[in-house]
Amino acid sequence: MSPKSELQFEEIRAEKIGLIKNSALKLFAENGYESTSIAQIAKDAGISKGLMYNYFSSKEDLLKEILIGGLLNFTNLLQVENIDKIKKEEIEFFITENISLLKQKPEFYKLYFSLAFQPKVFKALEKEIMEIFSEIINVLLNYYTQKGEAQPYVKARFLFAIFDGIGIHYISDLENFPIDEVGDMILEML
Amino acid sequence: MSPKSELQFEEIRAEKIGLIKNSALKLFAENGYESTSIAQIAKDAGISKGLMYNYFSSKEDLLKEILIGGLLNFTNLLQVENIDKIKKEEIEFFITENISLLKQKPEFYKLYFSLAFQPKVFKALEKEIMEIFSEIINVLLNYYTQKGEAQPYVKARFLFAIFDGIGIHYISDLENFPIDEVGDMILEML
Amino acid sequence: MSPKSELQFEEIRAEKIGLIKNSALKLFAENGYESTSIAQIAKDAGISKGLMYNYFSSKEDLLKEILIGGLLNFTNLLQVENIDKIKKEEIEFFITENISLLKQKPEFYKLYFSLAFQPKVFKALEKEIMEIFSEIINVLLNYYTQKGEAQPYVKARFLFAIFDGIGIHYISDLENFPIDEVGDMILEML
Amino acid sequence: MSPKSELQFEEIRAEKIGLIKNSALKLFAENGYESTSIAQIAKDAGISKGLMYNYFSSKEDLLKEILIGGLLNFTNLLQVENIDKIKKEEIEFFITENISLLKQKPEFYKLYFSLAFQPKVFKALEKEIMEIFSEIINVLLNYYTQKGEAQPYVKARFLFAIFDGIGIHYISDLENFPIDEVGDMILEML
DNA sequence: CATGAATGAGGTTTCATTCAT
DNA sequence: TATGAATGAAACCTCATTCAT
Repeated sequence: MSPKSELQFEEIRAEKIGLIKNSALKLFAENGYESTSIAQIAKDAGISKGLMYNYFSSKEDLLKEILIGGLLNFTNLLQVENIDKIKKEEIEFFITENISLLKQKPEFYKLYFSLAFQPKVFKALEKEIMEIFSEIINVLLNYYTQKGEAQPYVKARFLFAIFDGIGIHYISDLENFPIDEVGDMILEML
Repeated sequence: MSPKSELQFEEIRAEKIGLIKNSALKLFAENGYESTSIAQIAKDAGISKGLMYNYFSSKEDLLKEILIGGLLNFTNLLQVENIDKIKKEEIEFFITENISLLKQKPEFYKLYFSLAFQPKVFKALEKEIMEIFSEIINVLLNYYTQKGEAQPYVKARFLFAIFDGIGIHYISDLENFPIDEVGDMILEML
Repeated sequence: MSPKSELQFEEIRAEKIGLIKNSALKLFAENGYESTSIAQIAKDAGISKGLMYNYFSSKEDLLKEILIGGLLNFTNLLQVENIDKIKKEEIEFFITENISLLKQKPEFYKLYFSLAFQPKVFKALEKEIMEIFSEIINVLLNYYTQKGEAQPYVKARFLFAIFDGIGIHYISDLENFPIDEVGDMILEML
Repeated sequence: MSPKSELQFEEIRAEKIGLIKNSALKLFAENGYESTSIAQIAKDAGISKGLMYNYFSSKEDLLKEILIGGLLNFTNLLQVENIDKIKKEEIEFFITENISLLKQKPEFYKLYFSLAFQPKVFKALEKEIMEIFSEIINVLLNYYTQKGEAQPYVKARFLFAIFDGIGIHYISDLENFPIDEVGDMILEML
């Protein structure tokens, strides 16, 4: 007789949002953002099409919610205590932790890479992605500058590019790619 | 008013096919495969929608023709005279020429990466892509082995991964990425 | 915590019904019946969607309740003591009070006109509207006949038409239409 | 064997556009703009839903094309030779011609009135409607000013309002409304 | 009396593909 | 060879209404 409590509603919402995000992430990655329909997502999540729109204002909004959450995992690993005096250990930590994440959750990275290369998706998140990019490059640039390297900006961009290259090759060939040994090689390059 | 000769028809065919492929590559790379319509391609190429279907049996067929044609550019650059005695110049040639291609046709790489991560599309070209992958790794492995490196396989995979990483970062930021300087850095790593 | 009395429930009902009708009238007039959603009305009225259905069986029912209620305001103003001896003051009262109502509740007139021209909606209320129409024309006809006008029916219809014309122009341009001065002009025409 | 000529295409287009506009005008007026679906229009016009979008970019665009064309019939009747010296005959011509049109094509007016009172429709055409409104009011204002009336603006707005009121009452009750006699009454008011 | 999650039908729009000419 | 009108399936999204609590 009494109406559902706010807490009950909150629980329901959280559960459904989780279901939708999980299904969407999986399907977007498997088949591409454009090729995945709301109908597929709803079916996979076990809900109606309409309900999706109770929680996300559009398909694009759903995408953004998924990706922005995921992108935070990257940035959080790059914590420098003092930008004017970056320690080698801080960069090493960023690299080893990222490789560690890569090994623990390769599927996760696969999903994000597959999305980031779809022009529509990239454009929708260009601003957020670029901010993260800039921050990483900036830290690496500072690091190499402080180290007295001849071409600090080139080295910074090179290192970052290497890093992504390794990620992509690893997730494309999990069984054979010698991730640990390659990880050591990057560390040596620092 | 005289009927066109067989040769003239052939010339027309070749010209139109080129126009269509160029427009399609550009638009696919810019906006994604799904988001690009046949109408857009036809308009950009200066032909009618109907004519497109004289030359390509479907939108997917057009995509495949573009991708396979593009992939051949890779293989052609990796020509070693003697697999048992790979010259440093041959690897250098492969790298510099690839970077040169990257600078000339960034659209193709963009398209390639955007599609390579969509399993649905990838599977259609898996065989071709895998052959090229294996060949490249094999040549690099032989090269490092002949050079007496401690971990030739690791180095081979590392170099290849670096290569793709650079490609990705370059096409993601054409204006700022210092592709030439980074290219020199790879050559030094050999 | 004691159970609410019957009277208290009745007060709540009346209050909520008023809130809903006010919000619905405003939104229907502003954006149209079809373009106004139950969700919007509920939000504007500060209640839940579900509650709306406790008081009105459907969106269409809500519309009818609003319109019929509004139409009663018309008839109530046209009270003649003796149909065989209509006083000029009674007609003047009808006109001035109607203009007064027009100024107080332009939304209702807006809604009325916007709906009156949609046959689907009109048919649902045809009987009620026609009764009011006939009554007004009849009174005016009697008035002009008693006054000894040459064409009493023509004058009656003319006056009624003028009246609606003013209403329409006023609600179409609330800020600029000189409603008071125009009202005086009608009175002079009597 | 030869492709269709541009003329042939033009004929096809003109024919289909006509079919679509006629069906849409009829259905919009009968059931309202919002309540009429593209599917209904297409079915009535004997074409597919998709084809509608070859000729009109959206449902709203279709509406605008229909209404703007119709609105021109109004303005064309209000032609004054010299705005600083408006002749009584010019105003009379506007009134009598409009009444004449009203009697010839009452359905036509019915359609336009039914659309003009739908908020969504009105908003879509507010600018165009307001321009025509302003022009008419301006001419009438000038007329009464030149005639030396005490309240020229009030009279102008009053006359215009009367005019619309008559139109609406006539199309609402074609059989009984004494349009000719009422028309004479307006002319006397000038 | 009161809530809002949930549904499903139906709306507008897009677009690969076909076909008469 | 070449055109673009035409189709119809399927996409995204909205919303009146129901219902468990």
